[in-house]
Amino acid sequence: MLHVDLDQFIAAVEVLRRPELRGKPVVVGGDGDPAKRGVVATASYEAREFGVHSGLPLRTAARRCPECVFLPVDRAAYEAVSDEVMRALRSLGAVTEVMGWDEAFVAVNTDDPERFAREVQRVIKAATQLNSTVGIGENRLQAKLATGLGKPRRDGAAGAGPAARPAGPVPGVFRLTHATWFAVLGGEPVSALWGIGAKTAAKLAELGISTVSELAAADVGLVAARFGPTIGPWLVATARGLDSSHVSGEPYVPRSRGREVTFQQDIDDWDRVRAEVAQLAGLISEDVAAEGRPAIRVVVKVRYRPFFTGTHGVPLSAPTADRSEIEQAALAALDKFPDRRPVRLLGVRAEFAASAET
DNA sequence: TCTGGGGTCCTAGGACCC
DNA sequence: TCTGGGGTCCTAGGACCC
Repeated sequence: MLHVDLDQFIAAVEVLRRPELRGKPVVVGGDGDPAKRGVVATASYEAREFGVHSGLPLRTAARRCPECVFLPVDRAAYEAVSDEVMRALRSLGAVTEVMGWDEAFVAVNTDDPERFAREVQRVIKAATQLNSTVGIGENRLQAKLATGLGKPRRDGAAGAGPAARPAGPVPGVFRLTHATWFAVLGGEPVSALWGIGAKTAAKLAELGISTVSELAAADVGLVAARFGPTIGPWLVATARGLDSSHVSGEPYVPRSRGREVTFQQDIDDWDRVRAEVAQLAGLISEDVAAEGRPAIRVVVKVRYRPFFTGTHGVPLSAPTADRSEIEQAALAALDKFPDRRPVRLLGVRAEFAASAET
């Protein structure tokens, strides 16, 4: 299995249409104004040297890197390029599962996966001029983690950072197998694994488990007692490099569609809060109509000052894409919030019926 | 100098039924 | 007069990912 991930995708797309930005520290996030509320979506490798990275507040990024070029997020542009990338990938004829704008899994039967990986990189580059990294594994988990290990530390200008990784024979391609799993990852913190974040890592640490090897060797019953009968065994299997999930070429069917806004100034007038929710609900009803499947439930999210978030939902009496019904349901969900404190963010999400068709 | 926006999946607990 | 054990469905929240 292969995992394909484009290098600094969003920043690279911006550089493509503004070549004068090449080689400069570029930061994409929010509406491009680093004085406003927002976070970094992507930082170019040059910007990363200033300590700017995804998720960093834009204001902090501007302080760390005053000379960075700040650009607004342009979803439509990234979607268009992403479509080209995925079309190029699919042209290779293998089962392809898109995982986001800049990522996909590819399942292929071949004696020479490295050669296939180079072919993947070649068709993507030919179609879009973009560079990508390819991970190879015996399952999706291994392929996904291999990609991270194959990433360039700096952009491919010279290709050779100071003695980078145990880089494979092919630059931008890295392979993991059951045989090499522990040698490469055994000593890494559990948070290096896909699906284990800071919270889970902290809970594992309470059990005396910090590294991949320790988690792999842990008592499954003990971990399950802490994390539940599904996640517990999954955690241990993941640490062992095991993953039985398959790559699906089926078209993506969304479970929900939502929109949310963070306001530049917190709103304390609840008449305005209601009006904003109604407006979001209107947009969502258009998204639902465009999806061509009715919604069955509407969920409203409220983030209060300073940063406490709650959600409340309301089922629709019947599946619908009707604007006023969705709006009414959103307002009913909003009414479930007892607090009338100042609001930082509002969100509305419509859920679709679990699709039983195929 | 605080902490985006778009999602998915799992869990815990309450309601309700037999 | 105080109390069982299943099971299912729903909701809110947690955690994670891109």
